[in-house]
Amino acid sequence: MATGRTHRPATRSRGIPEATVARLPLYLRALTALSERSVPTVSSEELAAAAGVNSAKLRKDFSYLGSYGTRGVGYDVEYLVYQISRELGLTQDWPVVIVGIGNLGAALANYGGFASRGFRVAALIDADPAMAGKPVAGIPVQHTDELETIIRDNGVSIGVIATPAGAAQQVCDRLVAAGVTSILNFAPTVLTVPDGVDVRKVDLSIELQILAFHEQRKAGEEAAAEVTTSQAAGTTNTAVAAKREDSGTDQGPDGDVPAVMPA
Amino acid sequence: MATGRTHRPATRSRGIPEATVARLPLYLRALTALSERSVPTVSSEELAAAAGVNSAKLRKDFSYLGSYGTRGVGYDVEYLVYQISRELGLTQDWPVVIVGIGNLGAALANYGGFASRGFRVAALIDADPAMAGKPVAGIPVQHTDELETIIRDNGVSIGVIATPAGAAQQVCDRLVAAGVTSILNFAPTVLTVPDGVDVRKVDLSIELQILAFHEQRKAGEEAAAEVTTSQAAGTTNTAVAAKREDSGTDQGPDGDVPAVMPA
DNA sequence: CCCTGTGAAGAGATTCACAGCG
DNA sequence: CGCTGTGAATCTCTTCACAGGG
Repeated sequence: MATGRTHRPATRSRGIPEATVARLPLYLRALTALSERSVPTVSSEELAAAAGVNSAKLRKDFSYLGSYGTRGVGYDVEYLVYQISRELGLTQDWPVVIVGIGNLGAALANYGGFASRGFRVAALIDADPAMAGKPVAGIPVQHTDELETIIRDNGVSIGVIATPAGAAQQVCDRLVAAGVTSILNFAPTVLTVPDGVDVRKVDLSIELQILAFHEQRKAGEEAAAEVTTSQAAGTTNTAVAAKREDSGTDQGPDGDVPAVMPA
Repeated sequence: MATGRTHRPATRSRGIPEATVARLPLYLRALTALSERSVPTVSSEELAAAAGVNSAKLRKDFSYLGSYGTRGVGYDVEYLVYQISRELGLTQDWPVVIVGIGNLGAALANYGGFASRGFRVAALIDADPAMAGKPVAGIPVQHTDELETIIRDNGVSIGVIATPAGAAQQVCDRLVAAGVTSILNFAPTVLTVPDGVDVRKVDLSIELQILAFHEQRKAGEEAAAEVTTSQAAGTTNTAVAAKREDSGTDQGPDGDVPAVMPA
C-alpha cells in the first residue's frame, strides 16, 4: 500500500489524539457531577479518580485542550465543563434518528443520557408498518419510507442503526445517501461506507466474548496458583482491572450464527 | 490496593495482546459466516475484508495464536473457527445474569447474539417487586433479594449491569461479593472493583459524543478547506474518521475567550 | 508465482519525573 | 510548599516488507 498520504508535519494546536477524545466524555460526566454538587475546583488527582483514570493521563489529555488549570490549585469545574463541551461539539444541538425500533431501539429512545448531552431524538424509524404511529418514548414511530425526508427536513447528520444485521447495510446506505455522515451501529455487521463517513459500532456479544477470554484466563491461573498458595488470602490479581476499549473506527462482522464447534 | 508492581502476567505462551483479543470475536463472526456458506478456506486478505481490518493486522493477530494457516493457500475456516473459539473460551458454557430489567435489560435478554456464542442467560434480576415473576424473553424476572443465591447456585462468573447509574455500584458490589469476577457495565458510571475483577463498559452516550466530536470537525473542515477528495468514494474497509490529518480546525473563532461562560 | 508468518520500523498512547508557576 | 503542564522514556499497537514454504 503506497503511503499515499504524506505525513503532515502537523504542528497543530488542535490535533487531539483519538484516545483523548474517547476520554473527554468521561471527564465531562465526572465534572458534571461535581458541578451539581457545587464543587468549585478539582485537582487532577481527584478528577482522575472520579473518572477512573490516572492523573498523569488526565493532565496530558487536558494539555491538548489548552492550559485550563491553575498550578497549586487545580481546575475550575464550570470552566472545564464548558471547554470540554465545546471541544466535543456539545454546545450545539445534534438531531439524531434511530432506525429499528425493536427492544434495543426502544431502549435507546428511552435512554436519558442522550437528551442531557445535546442529542435530540428527531425521529424513530422502523420498517414494520404496524409500528407506524405508535409512540415510543413519546415519539411516534415513522415508516422507513419516510427516512430520506426525515433526514433532510431535520438536518440529521447522526444516525443510529438498531436493526437486525440483515437490514443494517441497506439502512446505512440510505442514511448516507440522505446526508448522514456519522453512524452508530448496534447491528452485528460490518458496515461499508464511503470515505468521509464515520462509523462506530457497539457490539454486545463481542464485549462478552472479551470478558470470557479474561475469565478463562483467570480460571487457569487460579488452578495454577492453588498449588503454590495454600492460603489464598489475596485474590488472584492479574493486572487487568477496569479496562476500557473502544476505539474508533472499526466495525462488526456479520451475522448471527450458532457457534460451530468442530469436535 | 497497593499500587504494587506485582504485575508480570506470567506470560507463558499466552501473551495475546489486548488489541488482538478484542478483534478475535470479529474474526470469529466473519469465519462463522463463511463456515455457513461452506467455504473451506480463506486468505488473510479475504477474511480481513470481511472483518473490516487490514490483512497485515489479521496475520499478525493470528500469529499470536499459532501457525494455523497454509502458505500459498490460506486458512482452513472450520479449524480456525475452532481455534479462536477455544482461545476465547467459548467452548464452554458461560452462565450470565442480567441485573436491571428496564428497556435495556429486556433488550439484552432478547439479544440473540448471546445464546449463540456460549453465553446462557441464567437469570434476570430486578429491584422492582412488581417485575418479579414476569417473564422477559421467556425467563421469569427474579427479585434482587435472590441475587446472591442465584449467582452461587448457577456458578455465575459474568454479570451484566443494566440498572440506573445510581444503583450500579451497589449491584456491582453485591455481584462481586457473591463471586462474579467479570462485569459488563451499561450504567453510565465508573465502577470500583477489587483487584482481579474485570470490568468492561458500554456507554451509549459516550459513543455519540465521540461521533459528535468528529462531526463537528468535519463541519469545520468543510468550511475551511475545499474538498480534496479525488479518490472515488468507493468502498472503504475500516471506517474512516481516523484519518487524522487535522486541518483548518484552527479557524476557531472561539478558540479563546468564548465570551460567555466562566461564571 | 501464490500465500503466510514475522522481524523491524513506525506511530501512538501511557507513564515518569520534574521544571516552574501560583 | 502543591499542583499543573510537559519533555522524555517506555510500552503497545500497527504497518511495512520480505523471507521462505507450498
